[in-house]
Amino acid sequence: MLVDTPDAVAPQLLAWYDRHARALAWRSPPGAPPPDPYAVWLSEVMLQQTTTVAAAPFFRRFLERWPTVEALAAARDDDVMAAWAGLGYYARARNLLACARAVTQGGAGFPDTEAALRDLPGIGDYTAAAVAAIAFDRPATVVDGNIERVVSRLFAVADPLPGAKARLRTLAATLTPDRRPGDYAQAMMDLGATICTPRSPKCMICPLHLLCAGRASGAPERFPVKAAKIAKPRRFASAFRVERAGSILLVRRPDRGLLAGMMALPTGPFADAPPGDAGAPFAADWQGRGAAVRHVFTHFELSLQVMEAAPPPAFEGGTWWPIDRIAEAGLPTLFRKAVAA
DNA sequence: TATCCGTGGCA
DNA sequence: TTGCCAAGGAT
Repeated sequence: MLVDTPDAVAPQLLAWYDRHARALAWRSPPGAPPPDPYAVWLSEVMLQQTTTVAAAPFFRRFLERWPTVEALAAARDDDVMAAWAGLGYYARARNLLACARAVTQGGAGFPDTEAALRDLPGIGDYTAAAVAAIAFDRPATVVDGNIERVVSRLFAVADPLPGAKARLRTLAATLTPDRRPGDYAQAMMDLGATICTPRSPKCMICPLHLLCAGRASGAPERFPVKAAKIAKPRRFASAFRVERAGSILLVRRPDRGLLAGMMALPTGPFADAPPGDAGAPFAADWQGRGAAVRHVFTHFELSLQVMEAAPPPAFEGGTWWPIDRIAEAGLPTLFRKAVAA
């Protein structure tokens, strides 16, 4: 490795960050006092496996509607779930509320140590370290996907992910400075997002290129090495579109599993072949409506056929939602597509 | 440890 | 079109 002097990394990186930090809604400028811990925490949860571009409008809406953690803690569950609709990974929204209520219980506010943050719902190793460093200036070792990539290149780590995670964390800890840890963490992530990118890293303008064993190897883009992935299975399901007097039938999905707790069209079983009208909310002459909707989840690809029928006169169950106000129903993207089909 | 859990942009 | 993957966490 070229990085036999880990102390050289942070000063180089911070000097670069002072000139090239991205301006983001939840961030203080380099060297400035840290932002409100509530804003840091909210942004970090939204940014879990989510791009800054996707998270930004949600962050602004949440902060405007619920300006403090106390306001969020007092919100209705359904309002928060609906406000999260479209951002994905909906367990985050449930944990967000649970965390807000835990933090406001007793009035102490956010804990200021990594260990105490780690015990809160929806806060794992990454988020605990990030909030501790960014909001409370703690020298926590922050490790996200960007930092794994940067570190794997700096040290030319040949072990494949995810097995190499522990080693990458240990190496990352050797680089973490005692001064400006929040700026340092954000600098590492900015470097990964803008220069040390997954494809075609811009080593020519990288502030760490003289320290980087991956660059010295001539093929930095082959780091981090990753284990082979399995192909996504394809699955099929039917969604049942029922209209009555300008309204459409919606249901709330179960608290666990796919799209948990979200409003949705009624669906039948997810299967290896089109299941037709199996699982329909009532017996009827169901007719396919348009082509199947394709939607890609993390671990499978779904082909969703929208089926349509008129409800029996006395049918009840679910919620009738006005079609001309469907945008306010808080549907996840899959069902927005299905309704629009 | 491995699996489950969304979405959208990009090459 | 297809695969990749982005500031991960819970179980």
